[in-house]
Amino acid sequence: MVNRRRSPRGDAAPPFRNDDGRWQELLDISARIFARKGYRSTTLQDIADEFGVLKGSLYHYIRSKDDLLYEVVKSVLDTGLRNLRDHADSPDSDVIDRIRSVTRGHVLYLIENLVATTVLLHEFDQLSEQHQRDLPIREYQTVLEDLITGAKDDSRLRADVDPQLTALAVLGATNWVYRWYRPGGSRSPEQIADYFADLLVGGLLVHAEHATATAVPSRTS
Amino acid sequence: MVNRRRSPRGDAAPPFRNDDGRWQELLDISARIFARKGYRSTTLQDIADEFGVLKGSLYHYIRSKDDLLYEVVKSVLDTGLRNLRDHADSPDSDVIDRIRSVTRGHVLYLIENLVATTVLLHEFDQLSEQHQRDLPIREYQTVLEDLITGAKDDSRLRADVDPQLTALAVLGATNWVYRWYRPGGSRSPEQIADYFADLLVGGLLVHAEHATATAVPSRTS
Amino acid sequence: MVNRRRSPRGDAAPPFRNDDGRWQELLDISARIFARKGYRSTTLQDIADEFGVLKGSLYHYIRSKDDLLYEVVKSVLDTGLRNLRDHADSPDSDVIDRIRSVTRGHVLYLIENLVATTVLLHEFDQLSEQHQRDLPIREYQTVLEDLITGAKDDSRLRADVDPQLTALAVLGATNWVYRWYRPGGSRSPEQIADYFADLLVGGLLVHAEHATATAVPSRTS
Amino acid sequence: MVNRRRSPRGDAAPPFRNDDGRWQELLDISARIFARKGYRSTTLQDIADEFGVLKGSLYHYIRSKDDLLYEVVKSVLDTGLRNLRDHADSPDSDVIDRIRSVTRGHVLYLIENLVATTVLLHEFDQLSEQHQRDLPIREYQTVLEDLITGAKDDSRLRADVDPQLTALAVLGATNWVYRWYRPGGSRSPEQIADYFADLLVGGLLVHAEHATATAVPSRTS
DNA sequence: AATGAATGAGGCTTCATTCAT
DNA sequence: GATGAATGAAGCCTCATTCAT
Repeated sequence: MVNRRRSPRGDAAPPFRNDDGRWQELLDISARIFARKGYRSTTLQDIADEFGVLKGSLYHYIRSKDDLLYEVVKSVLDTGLRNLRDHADSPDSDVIDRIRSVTRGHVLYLIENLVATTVLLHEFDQLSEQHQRDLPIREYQTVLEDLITGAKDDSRLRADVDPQLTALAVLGATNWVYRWYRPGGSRSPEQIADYFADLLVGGLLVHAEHATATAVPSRTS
Repeated sequence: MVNRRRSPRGDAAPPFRNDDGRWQELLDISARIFARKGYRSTTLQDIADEFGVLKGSLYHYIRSKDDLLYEVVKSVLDTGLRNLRDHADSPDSDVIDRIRSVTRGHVLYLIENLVATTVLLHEFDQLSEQHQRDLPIREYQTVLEDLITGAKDDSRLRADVDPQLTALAVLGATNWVYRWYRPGGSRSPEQIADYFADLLVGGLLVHAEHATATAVPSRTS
Repeated sequence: MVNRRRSPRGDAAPPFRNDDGRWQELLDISARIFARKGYRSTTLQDIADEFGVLKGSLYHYIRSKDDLLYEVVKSVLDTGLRNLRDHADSPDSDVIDRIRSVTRGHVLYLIENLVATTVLLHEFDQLSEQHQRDLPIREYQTVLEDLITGAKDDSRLRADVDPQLTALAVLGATNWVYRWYRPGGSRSPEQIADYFADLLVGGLLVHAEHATATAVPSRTS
Repeated sequence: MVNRRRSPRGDAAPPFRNDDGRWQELLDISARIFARKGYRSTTLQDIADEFGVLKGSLYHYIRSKDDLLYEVVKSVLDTGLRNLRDHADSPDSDVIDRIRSVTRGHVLYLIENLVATTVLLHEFDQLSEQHQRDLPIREYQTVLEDLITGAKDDSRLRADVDPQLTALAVLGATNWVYRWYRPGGSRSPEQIADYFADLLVGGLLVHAEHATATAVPSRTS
């Protein structure tokens, strides 16, 4: 996603290197190992081994280990947030559909970027304070809250809907996916995404309105 | 909770001592620091400092750092599971109420034991493989799945309810609480617990049946 | 000299260890190697080897390499300054004698503490800025300047004496000793000290007054 | 000064180039950084940054870092020694005047070449042993000693003058200048040079002969 | 129970140097 | 002449753990 290459030294970054592929490769490898072992339990040796260089050579690409984590995490966060906003802002669609769409979209994005998302969601606290401040992670919640708050006028929504708690519940259910989803499992990403969206909107019980509410394109389950 | 004292070295002759307060104190301190900084970023020095002994002296209480994590995590897991089962098994109550009750109970338990739960949920992977195997963490999911599976006969439940995905959604929404709940926030534990239970059962939309479904004691919102 | 022992961690220093000799030994060894190879060219490995421990074990005694340099240098500086002031302030002696005495005393002190003085004089700039600020190295010059300034009333002194340049000349000639003095050389410390004092006060040329000026106890040359 | 260009690799065929300006520039930059941070604390990266090339490219100019230090230091040493000898040997002038002149000349040279001199005086020990042997640094002392020894016949000189200690005192006072002189200070190079020469010859005290002794051109103080 | 010293392994990072392009 | 990637060695520092007292 992000292929702006940073020079390891100083701010006077040489604009572009010819083989940015190598940088992407490093990010991918790092993300994979961070996701598997955890940031703190990953050594630069681990990464260097897989990258095929000596560990000191990594410093041609990175400024520090913390910085590497930041780069891994920054790209998924940015794109993920854009993804979320795209679904939330879609101006022509019904507000309930947008809530459903945001939920679905978030789950799908998360699964498509499972490795990097895992790192983002699990290792965010390990970033330096400065790097944490540089990342708008609170925006995830805000986007959802705003969407739900904007929907409260809609009479189809329960009157006692709490945008904040709802946002947190949705984020919990969806983010948690990184803890259990494994490719090749019995449920496809789309099944999961749809099911979560339905559950959020309709709950577990049978309702008269349910049929209507689920009249959304591309539903699978 | 669990205050069976283990002997630090060798498996023989656990010296059951009466000053178990010191052992509990160590567990509490460790949990707090693990929760704040993460297991890998916590040093035994950190813990020893707060416990008021020198680093080496900790080995009068623990066998290893990994072991300490295990002890911290074991007690919340055991008690948490018992709590979950108590709510799930309550034989005299309606199955829908039990689903609601499990959800509520889990949230409340989690918040009441926020520190240790945080460690359990965030650092489980850092345990040695052996210790991971010793802990029945999958049971959480199983308890929920079984409860929902058992309720599928009930005609009030949507026919397409997926016990596994539902369990995972509920666990996600509730477990995630450790990531954002802070004492003194604007919502009380009970508000949160009730809201999550209602959301799961009823979804976001207004329904005719809603009035019935919410006939649960102590609802707040 | 300084045997206040610092604990490597935090400010809550355990007051005194029973074997402070080991700490002094470390300071001596460090000073010797710093003097021989230079601070930057000395590795903690070098020091640990001679101290007889693994390099990581040094951190039971020091907080950092920079800190070690500071400790080495702090004691000679403090004592050296006190030495200088003792000679400069001696209230009952003639001002000219005091100038001579300061010069002699400084040379003798420097030779007696050749190793540590070498480190102080050669490696001061390598200290962290904070540590540099903590050391009153400018005081050396000030003590001398003040002494000479105070002597300007005395009619025996040339009218055009410049306290600042004189202080710098004296400090240069004397401090430089660390660059060439080696024990067992052809001149004794006392000879050197006396000669430098005489040269400063009397210059190279024969003078009528010279005989008087050299009427100082313990002259050797 | 010395701008014989050496070939970077192998001793064969030094390619005398006409764009020696670049080589001089490199020497100047290196000297400046060596003087500021110390040889060991200077990285080739530091130098390359200021020189405007990448680190590796420096090896088109130098054989090694040690070699670079050698080149920086060699030129000031050679020229400085020639300067010293010129003042010492001036055949038509009085021997006392020559002593004064050598002192003055050395101070002035040192200040005029402050940066490179600093490196020479402070970093000489960091040179490889071979390079140290290649540089006739002991000659400084020898020139002075010889001059004073040659003057001992002169009845104006004190009978107990010690050529070696005197040479070392003079070199100390003058060389030390690199430790405190900063352009734009309150004393001009000439003032300093004259003052030091006078102090050496005449000392601090008032003497009858003083008037004669100071009959030297361009005296300032 | 506790101390204080030490170990041993390893972690992150730096840096002079090389080399194919 | 210059680049950019890499090497290899080493440097400082950390930390779980051990052990004699």
